[in-house]
Amino acid sequence: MTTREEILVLGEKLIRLKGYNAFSYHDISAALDIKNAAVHYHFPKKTDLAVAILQSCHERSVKILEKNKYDNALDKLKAFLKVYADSYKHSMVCLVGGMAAEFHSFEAPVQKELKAVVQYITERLADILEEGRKEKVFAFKETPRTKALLVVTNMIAALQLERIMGKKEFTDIYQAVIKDIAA
Amino acid sequence: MTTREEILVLGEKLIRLKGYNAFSYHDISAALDIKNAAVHYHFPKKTDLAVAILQSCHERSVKILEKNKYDNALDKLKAFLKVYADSYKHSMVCLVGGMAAEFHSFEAPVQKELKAVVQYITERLADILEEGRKEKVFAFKETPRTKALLVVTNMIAALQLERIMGKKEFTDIYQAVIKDIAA
DNA sequence: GTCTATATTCCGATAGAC
DNA sequence: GTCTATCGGAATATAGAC
Repeated sequence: MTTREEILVLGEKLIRLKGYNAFSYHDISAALDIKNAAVHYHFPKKTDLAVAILQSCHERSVKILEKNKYDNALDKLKAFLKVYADSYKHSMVCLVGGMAAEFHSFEAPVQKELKAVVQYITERLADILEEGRKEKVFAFKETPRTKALLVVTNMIAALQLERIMGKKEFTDIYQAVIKDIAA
Repeated sequence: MTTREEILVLGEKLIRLKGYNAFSYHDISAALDIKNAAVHYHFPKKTDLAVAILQSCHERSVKILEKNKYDNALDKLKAFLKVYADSYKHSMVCLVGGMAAEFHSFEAPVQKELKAVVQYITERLADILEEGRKEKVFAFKETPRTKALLVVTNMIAALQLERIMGKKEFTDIYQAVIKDIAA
């Protein structure tokens, strides 16, 4: 992995653990055993780093939701939800939910990139839900878009509540969501 | 309103708009036209301010959910949900969801107080849901606790998504939640 | 591409006068 | 209870050598 990639991975981890405004370039340089200035070489401003992290998150989402092939809508949904289950394992919140809290402290390019990611994710989830309903493996009374919003908000905030309470809130919610949708 | 109260109100506003680590004592002193040192007189450390804000949020919740009297479970639920609808009007996220993102940057007393608030809220919501089901005005297949987690995560993250996307996500989710529960 | 060194700004916090 | 003044530290960021 290149230094640039290592910075991106660590930066995302730090945002999802402590928040964007709670980590510094020093946190990154110390962990990677390089100097502050080396980080600034790759990402001159912190805003540049934030934008790049969001773009890599976006690309990762595309890979999971479009590049990979799945046999049916249920497998697609499970692949979608697995992202949140993995976050849970590492006690991280999701990037979108975490950054939403600090939204108004971001510069415009970061806000724009964040918006692109969350719009992409909710639209793809709506597609999956609609497809599953046509296949008669999913059942729900809302529109696909509204149901997608309900599911994604369950996941985002489940990670946040679990972190605070730590009493299996995430697992409860995760299982309830799947059970609710499966026809 | 005393200066102390004004600081508390403004501090909460700033957390919910920009995030805890994105505002400074200067932001508060400038807005209230007092000096930095005056804020430190009331809340020596920023941690003290955070704890006090969470305590006032906790007390407000108790007032809404226990001190007030409601005719039935539906009115109680609507009073509960109204808190989130009011946040939406002022484009603020809820205190719990916002602070969850920065959880691991807080000192222990703040984490403890945050936990107390969220535990209280979810328990009272579970009570409301259980009561409504007994009255046969609510219908849901999950346990009251799990359904409470589903509803509260919908509300918390709906405010976060709305802030990012700004395309009536909150209203969609809000109405879908009520429609879903009403028997 | 990484380093040393440093500029600059800001923040949390405190001492002591009024 | 609020002020002036200031300290110490940390954060973002840059200049210039290697």
